[in-house]
Amino acid sequence: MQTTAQFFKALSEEPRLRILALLLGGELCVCDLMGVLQLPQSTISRHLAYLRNTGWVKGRRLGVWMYYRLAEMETPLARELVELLTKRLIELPDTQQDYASLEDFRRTKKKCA
Amino acid sequence: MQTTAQFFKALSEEPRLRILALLLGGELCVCDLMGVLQLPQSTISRHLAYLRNTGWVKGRRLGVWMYYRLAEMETPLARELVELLTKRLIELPDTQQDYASLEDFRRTKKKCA
DNA sequence: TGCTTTTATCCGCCTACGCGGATATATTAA
DNA sequence: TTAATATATCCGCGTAGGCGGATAAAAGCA
Repeated sequence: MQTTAQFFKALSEEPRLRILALLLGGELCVCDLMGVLQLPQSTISRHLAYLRNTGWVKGRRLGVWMYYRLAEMETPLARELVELLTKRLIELPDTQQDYASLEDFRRTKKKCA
Repeated sequence: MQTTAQFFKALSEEPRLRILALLLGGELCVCDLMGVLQLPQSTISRHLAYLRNTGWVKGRRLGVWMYYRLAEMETPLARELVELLTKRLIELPDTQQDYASLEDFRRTKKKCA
């Protein structure tokens, strides 16, 4: 139960919820997230560490870049919650906005991949 | 999005998650919750206030007692989350334990109802 | 009108964790 | 080996919110 509460706590801060919403769409590197969220790199990395420690995401290194993606969920509750977020979180205007920013960022970015 | 994060934050503390799990089974008064959670009355009331303020529960007064129940959820995300919790939270051992305690408490309680 | 019961709120204390600049580490290229 | 880039971690600071005892408010009863 403590574990379950901890699991939900990961969703309880706006930057983390936005990061997760973006990762529902697939793997992203830290600089992609910086480009979209417009937050300092240390802030992004800190939230990613939190999500890693609570079992929400996994990172893999590709050269200089760290790519993050959703982890495979361990429990039915977690798996169905991801389904739910995929269906309902993504339709929120704020999320749509972030996805649009991601498109923009990817089209115009010079460095970072 | 801020709102959504706030909504999840309600689930991010163990006592609140236990209270919600119990309320999924129907209306309860504060003293029922005290009987099950074995926490000081001020702690229970504080968490109930938090759940009230974040739109999770509603209370109604019946004489001296306040009965709390889940509120009607406003968004699809919230409604489906409640469905999910009803299915998956209730099957957790800790929740089962709390439901058993509730049974016991109700069978043996002298006052408080 | 008190007295009791139930619940809500107040209070001071304390920890978790948010923030973002500064620094350390890892990897690659020159 | 030095430099550049991407990321992680460290640091000090500030606030939200946890805790539970004490007190206040609401309701019913004698």
